[in-house]
Order: sequence, then C-alpha cells, then structure tokens
Amino acid sequence: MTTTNPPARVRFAPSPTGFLHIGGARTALYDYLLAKQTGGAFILRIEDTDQKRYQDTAEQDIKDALAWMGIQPDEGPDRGGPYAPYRQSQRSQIYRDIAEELIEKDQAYYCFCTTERLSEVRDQQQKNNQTPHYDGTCRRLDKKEAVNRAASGEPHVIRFKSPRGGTTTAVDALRGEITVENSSLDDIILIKSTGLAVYHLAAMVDDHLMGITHVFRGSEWLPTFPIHVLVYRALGWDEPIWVHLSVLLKPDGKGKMSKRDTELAREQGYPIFMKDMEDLGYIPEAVINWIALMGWSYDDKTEYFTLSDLVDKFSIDKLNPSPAAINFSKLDHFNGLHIRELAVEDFAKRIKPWFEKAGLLPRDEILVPVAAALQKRTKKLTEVVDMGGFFFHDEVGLALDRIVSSKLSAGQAAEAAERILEIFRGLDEITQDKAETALRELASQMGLKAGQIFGLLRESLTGQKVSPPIFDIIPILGRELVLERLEKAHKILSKA
RNA sequence: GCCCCCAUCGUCUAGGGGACCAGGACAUGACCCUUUCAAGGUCAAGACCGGAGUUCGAAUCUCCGUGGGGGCACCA
Repeated sequence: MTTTNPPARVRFAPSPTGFLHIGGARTALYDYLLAKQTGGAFILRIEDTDQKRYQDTAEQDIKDALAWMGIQPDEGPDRGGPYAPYRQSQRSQIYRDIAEELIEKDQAYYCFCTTERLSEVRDQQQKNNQTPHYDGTCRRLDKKEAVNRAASGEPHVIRFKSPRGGTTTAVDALRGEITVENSSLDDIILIKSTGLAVYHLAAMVDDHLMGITHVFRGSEWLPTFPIHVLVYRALGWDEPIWVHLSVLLKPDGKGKMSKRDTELAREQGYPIFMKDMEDLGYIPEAVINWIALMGWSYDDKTEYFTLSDLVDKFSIDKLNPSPAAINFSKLDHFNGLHIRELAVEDFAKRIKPWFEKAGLLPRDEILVPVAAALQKRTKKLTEVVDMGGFFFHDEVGLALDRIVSSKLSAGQAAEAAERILEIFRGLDEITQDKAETALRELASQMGLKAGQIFGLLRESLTGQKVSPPIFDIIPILGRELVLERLEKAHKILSKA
C-alpha cells in the first residue's frame, strides 16, 4: 500500500428490490477497494425505505453475492457497528427529526397536496410542454398554520425548499463542477405521507451520520445531485467526496440492460445477476477482475488483477466517466486466465461439485490429476463435465461414425485397435516414452496418419472427439481401464 | 418538451498540447506448435463523431453542432 490517504469510510447502500446485478457489484467492489486501500471501513447499508418495491429475499441475495466475491462488510446489518442500525427502515425517527429541523430552519415545509392534485398539475404542465415540477402551492402557506395542520393529523409530506434564484454548483470527482440553474430544481419530497423518508433525505442523513467520506453511486443520480448537495448545505454539514460512476450498457452499447436483455443474456449463458455467476461456471476471481475493468483501468498494459492487486492499485482518478458496454467474451477470457492461475488442488476442489451435479462420482484419488489435465483447457467450470466426465464414467459411449470415416474404414479401425492392444499389452507401464514411437510406427505400417491412430485411441478411451492429451489420460485411467476400454472398442469395431 | 452527463479500433480502454502516421486487451483472420481441443507464441486488420476557433503545434483546451446515455415519482 503506497497511499497516504486517511482511512475512508465507504458504504454500499443497495435497495433490497431484487437481485444484485453486475452494476451494483461493481459499485460495491469500488467501495470495498477504497476502504481497504486506506485502511478504512466498508459498510453495508440497506436502503429499504420503499415498502412497495421491497423484496424480502433481496437482502440475503446481496449479502450472499458480496460473500461470494469475498468482500465482506466491516459494518452492516449482520455485523453491527458503531452507527447501527444499518437498515433504513429502523432509522425512521432520525430522518423525521432532521426533516423537522429543516422546517425550523425554513429549509423545508409541510405539503398537504393530494397525489390526485399533483398528477393533475403534472399533466397540465406536460400538456403545456413545461418540465413537470411541484407548483409551490404549499410553499406559500403560513408556517404556523401549516405546523398546526400537520400536528392535528392532517395527511402531509415534507418538501425541501429549493432556492429560487441563482445557480448551484456541485463537485463530482470525475466530472468536476456541475452547475445548474436553481429554477430547474424541484421542491422534492423528503418525508412521505407514510412518515417514511425518501432516498434524497435518508441517504444524505445516513452518509453524514455514519461518517461516510466517499460516495460512489450510479450516474442516474446526477440529475438530483445538486439537490443532495443543497440538503447537505442546508444542514450545515461537510460534503463527502462524490463519485458518480458511469452506467453499464448492454453489449451492443445501445441503452442500459433491460429486463428483456437480461433474459436474453441468460439464455445465451451470460449472467447479469451475481447469483448466476457460479451456476454458469464463473469464478469470483475472474468476475472481480472483469467488473473492475468496466469503467476503471490501471495503465495501458496491465489487465490481470487479483482482489489484492486491486486494493493496491485502485484509484478514483483512473475511473472513466463514459458509459461502458458489457463485454461478456472478455469475462470468459478472464475466467480462463484466473482458472489457469489456480493451484491444481484448488481447481480440483472447485470442479468436484460439477461432476457430482452430473451424477458422477469423482474418485478422490484421481481428482487432482484429472484437474491437472483439464485446467489448461477450461474457460468455464461448466465445460469440465463434457471434457472430463469420461474419467468417472463406468462405460464410455462409442460413436462409430466418429471413428470410421472415408479415410479410415471399419476394418482398418478394428485392425488398428487390435494392434494397439497388442502394443499396450506388451507394456507393463503405458507411458508416452514407451508407446508413442510404437504407435507412430503402427500408423506408417498401416498407411495411416499418426493422427488417425491417436484419434481412434482417443475415441476408444474417452468416447469423445476432443479430450486432454492421450498420454495425460492414460496414467490417470490406469492400465487396466485402458485395456478394458480398448478391448470394448475393438469388439464393437469388429462387428461393424 | 426541459435538465444533466458522455464521446479514441466492433467492445473495454491508454492518452491529460509536441514522446502518437495513436499503445494494450477481448473478439476476428492467418501462421507456428501439435495426437484432438485448448493453452502458448508470431503476425494482420481495425479508432481519435463533425465543424469552427486557441496555439508555432490538438486525440488532448474552448465553442457550436451531431450522436449516445441518464433523469424529470409520496422508486431508489
């Protein structure tokens, strides 16, 4: 760690409305990286102020996804922490109090307008080609009277009193100053009629109270950014460093991922949700590497990063403000890259469940050698069964049409099988050293190419057209099994 | 309609006035290696959205256009 920056307190604050997706995971990752790099804290806060969109499985899904990535929060609903609770639904009173404080300071006001009236106003404005906004009716109410009406139980919301004239300038770490006309700012709702706060208040309050130093969030917050800054200033608080991340676009770069795109990707074997990553054969090391590079880069060459590399090298000023299209083939590439970096034993451990899921019994004695044979040629864990299932099958299915071709008749194949058998039987140990020369000789004697002999052998032992190298396979299978499978192949070929 | 953001190969990006007839990666094609498939290696093709300025000099700065994206809820 080369940084001299003070410890950062960075929060990941998802709304539990669905599964954690790539975009959210990226934000969480950046949060984590900055926190760890500075020796600070990575905080999980659940923003569940919207009871309508709330899904009770979402919070767990988010935690599971973070755990899978290996980025556990230092503070959060499960672990607690000095600023608990970390679930906004448990902090309603705090928001309410601060909203009241804003009213006292004349920075907010009660609003008694009904939703019906509001939507009428909006429709009218839209019809007149005006930007929809609150018309300010209740802003003009006498304050004492409004306080009384609210106290007497009349349904109301609390709105922020946006400045009328002038401009507001907010500073984003990636984009610099963003200045807007205050006249374009709406009097947004802070507290709903249910008494619950909305994001615009709750997030600001929590970020301040929890001592958050850096806010990473999606660029969809840019339009309301000035208002958030205004809320901070109205309360007299110091602002955090704001970082608005670029959006992730769908692979063709045309628009952000929609539900339809998500389904489409999934059909093609590509994940949008973190929960699908594992099932589709991706390993967290690769996913993290891939995600980190969408919107961030280190230099003009380095692309391979482990989590701890990233903790070391991450920096805000290398973040890219422009939108990035998701590139799934690059995920595949990184997955292969990280798989190859795994220790064989580790890789073995990770592929075992895949064989089990396929109904096979991966024998532990040969699991590591099998893993070694497979590791170099697998990109996704899903491929492992197709490629190496034959190691654990009782029998191997032989496809005659794959062995017998225009260049190799059934008779030749049968003969070749028999002669390979002879060669192997004469060997107490079938190694590349001892067998390869003999097999090549056999090929030339029969007027065949070496590839044809090896192909036949491969089919006989694996039942597959492609497999790891023959001489990698043989010692793993063992002499006995090799002879057995060859004999069977020979029998079938003789009958054909 | 209004507001905001963004703009380098198909995609992710390096680049922050001369080091750039623009570098890397994925994908693509060819070749090498080779018992298959990979992996690995070599090579190829491929981009500064347009126009004005500023400057001796612009991918880099400014403005205008265009394109793309996002937002305009008692959702986050």
